[in-house]
Amino acid sequence: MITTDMNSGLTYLLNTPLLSSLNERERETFKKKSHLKEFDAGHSIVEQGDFNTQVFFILKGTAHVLNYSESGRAITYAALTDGDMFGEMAAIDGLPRSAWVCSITNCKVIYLPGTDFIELVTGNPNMALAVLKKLSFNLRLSDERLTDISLLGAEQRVCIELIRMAQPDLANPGSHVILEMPTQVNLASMVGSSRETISRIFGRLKDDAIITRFGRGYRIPSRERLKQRAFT
Amino acid sequence: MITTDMNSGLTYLLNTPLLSSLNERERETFKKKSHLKEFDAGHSIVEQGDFNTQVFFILKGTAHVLNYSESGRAITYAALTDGDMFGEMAAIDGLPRSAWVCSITNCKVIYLPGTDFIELVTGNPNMALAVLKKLSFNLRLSDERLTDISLLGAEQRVCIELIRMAQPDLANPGSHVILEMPTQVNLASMVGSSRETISRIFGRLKDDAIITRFGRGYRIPSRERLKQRAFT
DNA sequence: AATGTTGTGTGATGAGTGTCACATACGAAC
DNA sequence: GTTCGTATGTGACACTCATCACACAACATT
Repeated sequence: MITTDMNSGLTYLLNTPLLSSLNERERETFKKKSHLKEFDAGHSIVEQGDFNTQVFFILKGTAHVLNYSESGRAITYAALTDGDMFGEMAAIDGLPRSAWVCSITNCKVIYLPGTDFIELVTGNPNMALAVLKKLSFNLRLSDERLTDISLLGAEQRVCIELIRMAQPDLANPGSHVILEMPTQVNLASMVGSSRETISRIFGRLKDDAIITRFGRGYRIPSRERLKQRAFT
Repeated sequence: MITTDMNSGLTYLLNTPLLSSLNERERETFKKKSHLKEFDAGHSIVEQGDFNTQVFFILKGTAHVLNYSESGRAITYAALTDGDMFGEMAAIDGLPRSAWVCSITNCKVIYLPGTDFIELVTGNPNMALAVLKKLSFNLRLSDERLTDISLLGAEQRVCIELIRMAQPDLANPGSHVILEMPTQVNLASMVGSSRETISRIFGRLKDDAIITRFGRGYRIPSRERLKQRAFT
């Protein structure tokens, strides 16, 4: 059973933009060198400060990249889901892990030793370019968050995050939905705020009908009004 | 005169960790394709939103990477100096410039068209690795700032920034110095705070003799005490 | 039903710090 | 010297928001 999971997972991964540039031989070495592992919700897949260098690929599930302060407050850098890669920085520079990666739901991941990953990158210019693009993307995102957090208020940051998460509502053209809204605790750590503040902001947004409950998620009747609220 | 500047600058750059892996032929194309340009203090070398893709290398001078909010407040991501590269993200992903880069002092820079840069990267695995390392480094730094700014107070952030800038005092073993302290306005935008707050924090640090004036810079008698202050 | 667990709503309070206002200090140019 | 521009010190004030505290709601477990 596990092997079939592994195989279907590998074919899925190898068609991902990141790995699609690999040729047949490289695909074979990827398959040979990689391993499958499963994590229940609430476990750490990578621990900050560790010195290992495996590179991970999520087959199924969602995991958060985060850090804690001594006081216990958390900040999450990214929410990862199916097809996402993480852990490449340690493989590239050999430095200790810069953050925790924790499984939010049950997670199936495939991991590859750092040295093998580097061989793939140095052996295939297109693969190198793909990884460069991924790091660029992350860096742009990180810088954007940095400006948001230091220049905007909590409500604006929440609105921006909601805009990022909103997806078109297929059944209802024009409106958008967020089907899997993170808990307020998680959202707070994403936008660098407190749980209570998130609750109050949601209250205000609901009062003004900018968001409305929708099953276990939320509906955004007018993305424009949300945008306007974000940039006031 | 300019050509000699250009030549000495190029030999300097090509011995930099980033470019040292280039072979003779690649060095020649670098020399052929690159141009020299000089900026007076206070000019923008790169403008946010622009669609060009040149990659820049600083020969001499310091420049800041920064962004503004609509209200005019600034946040600076990085302070660049001799030998530093910038502008590689746009070359890699083709997206618009993510930030301004402004010359703080007079700056001599060498720039290379984005396509030529990409050719160097894809043609030389070690060069690719060097750029990957650079992006990783930037990403680690950016994430670190993100945690700092959302989890720590202004005084702690200032102390951490001072620690980053401090260099061993050669004349006075044990103590450290910061010879070229940025103005309070610049420091404020580096740590995400206001000029007045920086002034008050400096006042407190001076009161407690954690920093003392030293010519046009500052001396840090005990780096340990500064560290302690940063992580309280 | 009783009980726990987890997520959420909401009031009161105070610390931190951004903003405005103005004073002072320093260096450059004349 | 005088004057100007830029950098810095400092008081007053308002406002955001983290924190503490507790109540309620949803859902699972027994």
